[in-house]
Amino acid sequence: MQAMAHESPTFSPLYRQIKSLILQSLEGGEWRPGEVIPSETELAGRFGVSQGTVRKAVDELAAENLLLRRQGKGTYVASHNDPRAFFRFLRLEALKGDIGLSTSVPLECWRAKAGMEAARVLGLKLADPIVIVRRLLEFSGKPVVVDEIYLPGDVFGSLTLEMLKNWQGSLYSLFESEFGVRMVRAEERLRAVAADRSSAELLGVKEGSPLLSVERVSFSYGGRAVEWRRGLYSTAEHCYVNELS
Amino acid sequence: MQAMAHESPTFSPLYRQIKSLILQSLEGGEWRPGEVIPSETELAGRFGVSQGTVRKAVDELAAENLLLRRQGKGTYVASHNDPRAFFRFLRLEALKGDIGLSTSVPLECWRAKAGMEAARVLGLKLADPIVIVRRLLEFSGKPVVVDEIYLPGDVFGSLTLEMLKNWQGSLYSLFESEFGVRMVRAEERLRAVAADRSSAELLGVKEGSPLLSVERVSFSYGGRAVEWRRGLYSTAEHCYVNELS
DNA sequence: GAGTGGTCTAGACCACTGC
DNA sequence: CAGTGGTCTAGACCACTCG
Repeated sequence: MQAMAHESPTFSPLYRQIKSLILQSLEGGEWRPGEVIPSETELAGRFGVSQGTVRKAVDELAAENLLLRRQGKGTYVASHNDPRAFFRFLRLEALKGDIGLSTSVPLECWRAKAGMEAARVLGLKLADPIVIVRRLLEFSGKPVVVDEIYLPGDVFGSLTLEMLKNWQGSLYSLFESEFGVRMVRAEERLRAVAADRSSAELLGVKEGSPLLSVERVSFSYGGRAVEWRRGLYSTAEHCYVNELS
Repeated sequence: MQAMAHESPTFSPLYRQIKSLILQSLEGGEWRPGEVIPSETELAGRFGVSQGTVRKAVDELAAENLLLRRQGKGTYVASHNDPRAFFRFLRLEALKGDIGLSTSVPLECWRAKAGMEAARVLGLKLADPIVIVRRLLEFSGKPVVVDEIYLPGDVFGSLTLEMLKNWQGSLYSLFESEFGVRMVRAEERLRAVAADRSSAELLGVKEGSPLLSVERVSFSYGGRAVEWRRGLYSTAEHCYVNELS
């Protein structure tokens, strides 16, 4: 294993090549979410590099939340089943007091054909099969978010309302456990919109009152878009928090 | 210089102690924004540790955007005057096309006494002097954001509307150059609200139409809160983008 | 060519976990 | 106690910038 020296244009340091190899093993499912990956010394042996080089590769993957290091135990593949990462993608906070218990209430789940927008975002062809889910998110028993979720049919074809209703845990932990799809990264676009009739009813607000529209595209390993969702947040008693640095 | 070995409860690795020392020099103004700090080998000599240890400390500070590494040149103190970091805190994007040229239009600047809320957020006492700024942010000549900005008077007491009008560049670069205050981190809370009369006029939308309310607290070195601002964003043609990982 | 940060190595020792 | 990740060191060499 060698770094490409003396070849500036395509130069890539050794540890990044190692990082790619580890990523390939993650994508390929050699190590599954929640499992331990081999120790640093073992990986160093396998790849024929020093432990320090493996360490730097793993450091980056851990910084990207793909791996999780635990001193004395080992390095784990990050999982949405891990309570630590449970709400990593939900940036919601109560205006006063604690946010309380959250409940996901599945409303509908049906099959459809991808329109222009869905096809573009999910990297599908027009009219490819997709699955659409509508659900309500409640905090302390009060409805706060209505989500409409678009999923590629080739992967999520067998998803049903029953599965959603019976699942204990986050949506992403269901996707991970039942469909082998792990969300790794997401982009959100936020706007303020006026509540339409049906959303207003579900959220218990007046039609036309301001709602926070959150459009999210989620990516799995390898930058593959595997979810497109639009949430309408009632921000009467909650807000979306973000940290800038 | 030694790591505290054999003393588990307060154990702090050497590189973190070095990191604190560098942070102290930043806070104390030994190196100013935009300047180069001493080379890694020089710092290693000064602190009596190996270059690798300094490197790890600097790595963390660079990851937090406090320092900026440039291969072959040196390590710089991050600055809001640097065009690379110019819009680091503005997460705005046009729905279609490019965002275009941005212009800051100062509207008002007056002195006041801190109310309960401002005092709490900025860590002041009730009725301590503060400065309040109102300004409009335009993109391609169209108004998109109205900001109301609360600043502690002890630091920003001499800020005037004239200064704001004459300044070329971002607000934070003015704060940095003229008041020696560098924003390092910020927390934002987003909600959807209905436009009040005056904001609606300024933004060219109808009264009562939905706006994105962005409340921001900015921190300088050492976690000191030095700015509280509330922006109302018209999201008719723009959106707030956020990356989750 | 001299100086800077960036990569890679090999080896020693520390801190944490679980058997 | 053995095995894991975490820290620290010293030294070699590479890539980039500038005079």
